[in-house]
Amino acid sequence: MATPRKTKSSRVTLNDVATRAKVSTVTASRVLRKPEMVSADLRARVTAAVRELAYIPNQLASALASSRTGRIGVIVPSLTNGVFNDYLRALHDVFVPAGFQVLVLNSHYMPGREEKAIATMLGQFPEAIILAGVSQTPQARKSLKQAGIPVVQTMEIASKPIDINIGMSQYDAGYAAARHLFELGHRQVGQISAPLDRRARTRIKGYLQAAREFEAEPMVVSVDQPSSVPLGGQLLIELLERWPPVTAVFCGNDNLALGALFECQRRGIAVPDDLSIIGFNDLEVSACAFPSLSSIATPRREMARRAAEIILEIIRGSGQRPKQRQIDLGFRLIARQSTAKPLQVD
Amino acid sequence: MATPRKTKSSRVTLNDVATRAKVSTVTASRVLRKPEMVSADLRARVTAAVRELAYIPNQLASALASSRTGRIGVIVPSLTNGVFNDYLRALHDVFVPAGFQVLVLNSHYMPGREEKAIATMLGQFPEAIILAGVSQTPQARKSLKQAGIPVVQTMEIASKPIDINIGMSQYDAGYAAARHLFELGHRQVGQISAPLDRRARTRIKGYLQAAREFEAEPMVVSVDQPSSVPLGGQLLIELLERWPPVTAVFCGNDNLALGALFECQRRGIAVPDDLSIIGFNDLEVSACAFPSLSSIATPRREMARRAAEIILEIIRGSGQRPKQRQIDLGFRLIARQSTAKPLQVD
DNA sequence: TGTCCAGATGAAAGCGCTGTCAATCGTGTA
DNA sequence: TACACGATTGACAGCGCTTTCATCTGGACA
Repeated sequence: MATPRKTKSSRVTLNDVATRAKVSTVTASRVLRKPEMVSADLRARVTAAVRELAYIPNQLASALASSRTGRIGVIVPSLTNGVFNDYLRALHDVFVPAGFQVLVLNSHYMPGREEKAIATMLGQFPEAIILAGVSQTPQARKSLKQAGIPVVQTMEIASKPIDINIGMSQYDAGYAAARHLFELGHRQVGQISAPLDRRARTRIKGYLQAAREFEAEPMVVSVDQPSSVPLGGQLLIELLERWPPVTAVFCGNDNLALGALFECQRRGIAVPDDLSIIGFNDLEVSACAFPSLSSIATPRREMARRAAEIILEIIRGSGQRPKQRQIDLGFRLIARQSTAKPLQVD
Repeated sequence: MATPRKTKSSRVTLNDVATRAKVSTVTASRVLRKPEMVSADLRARVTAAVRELAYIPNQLASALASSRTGRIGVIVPSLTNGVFNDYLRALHDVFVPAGFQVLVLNSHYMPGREEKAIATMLGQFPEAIILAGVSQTPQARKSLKQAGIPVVQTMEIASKPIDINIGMSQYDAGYAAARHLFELGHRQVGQISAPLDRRARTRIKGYLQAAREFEAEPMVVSVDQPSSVPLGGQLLIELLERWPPVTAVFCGNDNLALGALFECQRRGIAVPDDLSIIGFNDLEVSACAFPSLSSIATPRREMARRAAEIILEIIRGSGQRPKQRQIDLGFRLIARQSTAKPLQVD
């Protein structure tokens, strides 16, 4: 045959191990999963055979037979955004020691792709799914419910959680960032963001509310592109062109804030004297920039950790959901050097 | 039974679809995989049944039966480093459209964890493995060879490739970065890096060679910590304390360079007038920093893309390896504002 | 009109593992 | 000495899918 199939013999199976150890397949299987059920004698023989044959268990077969895949599905909207690095790391830190594997899919901030990612994920039969965000398509919500596994929505508070929800109010956080600038005395406060991210849009609403309260003109500049450091510079330029008197800017996230800061340096705009800048998320770089960037610290690691812990509890506790199915973890305003009172309060 | 097993009925199987469409399981299977083999009539019936039942194929069973998992295993040493974002994205861009799934594991720059990651990966039976780096443990090399799947080592040139190798010379690149500074006239050239990364260590060797050629004193400061922006600042402080006359610094990567830049701004050290800075990797942020950061542009996207393409060729071409099993993709020196001639050539 | 063949369909046999339950063994008890 | 019991061990039947190969069509062709 020209068919390039793997030769059977190349793969060492549990059966090969069993044969070599002169035990049944079941016993060999048990040595690997529940060694205490097997006598020391046989256990030693099997262990030796495993080593000698360099046996690697076929997780596919194992998962199929036991209907336990040991997988947790995670869907995030971006991998470049530092936020999700922290988030994913926190998930790994809980799941990996617990013997689970974390499968990550990227939705690129597009609801359509998220729906597809959820379908793909479900085809892998994960034992639980964690979503960054709460705005799934109706179709996706339906599939998720139908899957009958724990589903945790994170990063925001959902009005109608699918199952479990651990988040924070993006609206309140956006409001808090804007309010910080208004309270310092700024009245010409701009907002720049990359609103592909729905959460960034929610934060803008918080900003708009603050502007309303302080009777300030809303000045929003945004462009439907993935957020990045250079983009922050571009958006700042546009903001300054459209509203030259602006004295403060709330950036949709810290990358944009960093780009805006660099652009200020390039143009000789003093931060915070000529322009106050506040970002969002409090990435590691924000604290060490010069001037250090004010930001809103989001509990992304805590959200991930809590989500993971709750899932483990549910899986181990035969599907029982915790009493509290929705948790708000809040946020913190971190005021640093990049925000200050405006020089002249005109 | 108290056993919390999934109820059989909850999962829709291919069999259910077939029954509903009044065809055999095989036909249903074919409609999903090779629709052109099935008549339009039956195809329509099966498609309808799939939709009505919201059938999700069980990839586990599929993979087990066909011994084609549709998975590509990738092991990278870090996810926080922007380099690997670009790298992974490039891999996705080739593999996902080709119908493959990319599984990523993180070795955290530790050979031991890489070995473990490779074992874990092999248990998933990927159809190929891509490694970022060439320094696998002997045990890992053995398992990889034994797996009988395409293995591509990337990011560096290997002296003894396991299978395929697509890389660049980290030594030459380090040398080029250092030489750039020496050629500008600097003689007090420092080097800072986080040498958990073996490649960073290789670059240091390139730097040392350049220092030797220009008869300059080597000034290396490093600390075994994961690289980060803040760390760049700390290392710069240490460098300046140990060698105050330093007029230029080669940073092990762009994050360190950025941290060093911020630290200079904080201390009123003018870049490049008082201190020239060159980074490594040419991350997106480097071009838009102020002053913009000189760097070495590494072909990480190209390495990933080539690796992916070669793998697809091998898989589709019944395992035939290409003629050229080792490719050097080179690098480029990008001189920007952060490097210039020293003010006084003492 | 009969033969042959390509195309379409289905039956059966696993892929490598685990869950279930029956069989076996040695030991303590009556 | 007979019997029960817990601890080990193994035989068997799938998990849900694909592969292989046999079967069955309906023309094309002689």
